[in-house]
Amino acid sequence: MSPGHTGVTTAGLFDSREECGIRDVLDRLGDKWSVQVVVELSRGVRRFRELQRALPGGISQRMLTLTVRRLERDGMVSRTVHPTVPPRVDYELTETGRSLAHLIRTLTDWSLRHHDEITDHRVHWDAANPGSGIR
Amino acid sequence: MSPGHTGVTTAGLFDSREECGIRDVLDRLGDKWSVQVVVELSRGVRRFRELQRALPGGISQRMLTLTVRRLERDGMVSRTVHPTVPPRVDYELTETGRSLAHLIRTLTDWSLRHHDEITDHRVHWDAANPGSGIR
DNA sequence: CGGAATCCTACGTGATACTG
DNA sequence: CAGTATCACGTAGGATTCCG
Repeated sequence: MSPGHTGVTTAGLFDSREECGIRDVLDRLGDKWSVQVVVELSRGVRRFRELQRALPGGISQRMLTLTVRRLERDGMVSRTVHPTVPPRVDYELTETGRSLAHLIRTLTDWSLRHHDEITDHRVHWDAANPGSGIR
Repeated sequence: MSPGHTGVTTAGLFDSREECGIRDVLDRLGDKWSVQVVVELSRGVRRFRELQRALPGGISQRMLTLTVRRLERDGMVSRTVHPTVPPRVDYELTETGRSLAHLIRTLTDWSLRHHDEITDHRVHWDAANPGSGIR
């Protein structure tokens, strides 16, 4: 092992080309709102408007509907309609959804640990590569 | 605790509204190629064309350039230019990049564990919600 | 070989209006 | 309240061409 190496190897980390089914999960993590919705629902049951108001940045009705529908379709969120007037709809994480919340926690932990490092590196890289257009 | 509960709680999993710096990382994980590039580089040093041919699905030159540049900007990948003719450029994971590879391994593990479950749930949901347009 | 520059298209997202 | 329906827009990504 080379001098100064801290011991993080990745040699046999990924067996074969097994990235096939992973796209689905990464697409959800990558879209603009799913992670925030799961995080908010990890704090408890939420109604539609409740959820909307809780999300920082201000999600539109349309996008919140799309986001919770997709999460429901994947089995991460349960949707309970109360036949009252005015209507009341409760959203809650399923067992799988709670597992996803823990995965997201792992992600945020990693992000927090490396955030400053990444930001600093970007500043230096941008200074060394003026007008590259990369973002 | 309710009967039948398997013990996965998420009550105090996320302290406050700490999703601020996480967007950067999620954007990289969410785009189409970054994860595949990191996975391929976790197997060893790669040249530009080498990397391009290794990625299933066929990445364009443009997108490979953008992807490795962004990873380089974030400090995940090092880029070494050999001043020969024809030119030779080597890409390699940095220490932080190898840490990211391990995080991605955690993601793929979770995906593989829940892939069948998610797929099955989608089939049933699509059958129960015909013509919803949700994907 | 390893790009950069340009053009083009599809899709995710936002804003607004309407409904049961 | 909890949506649905439409339109409008920006940008990620693909295809192509040219360069050192």
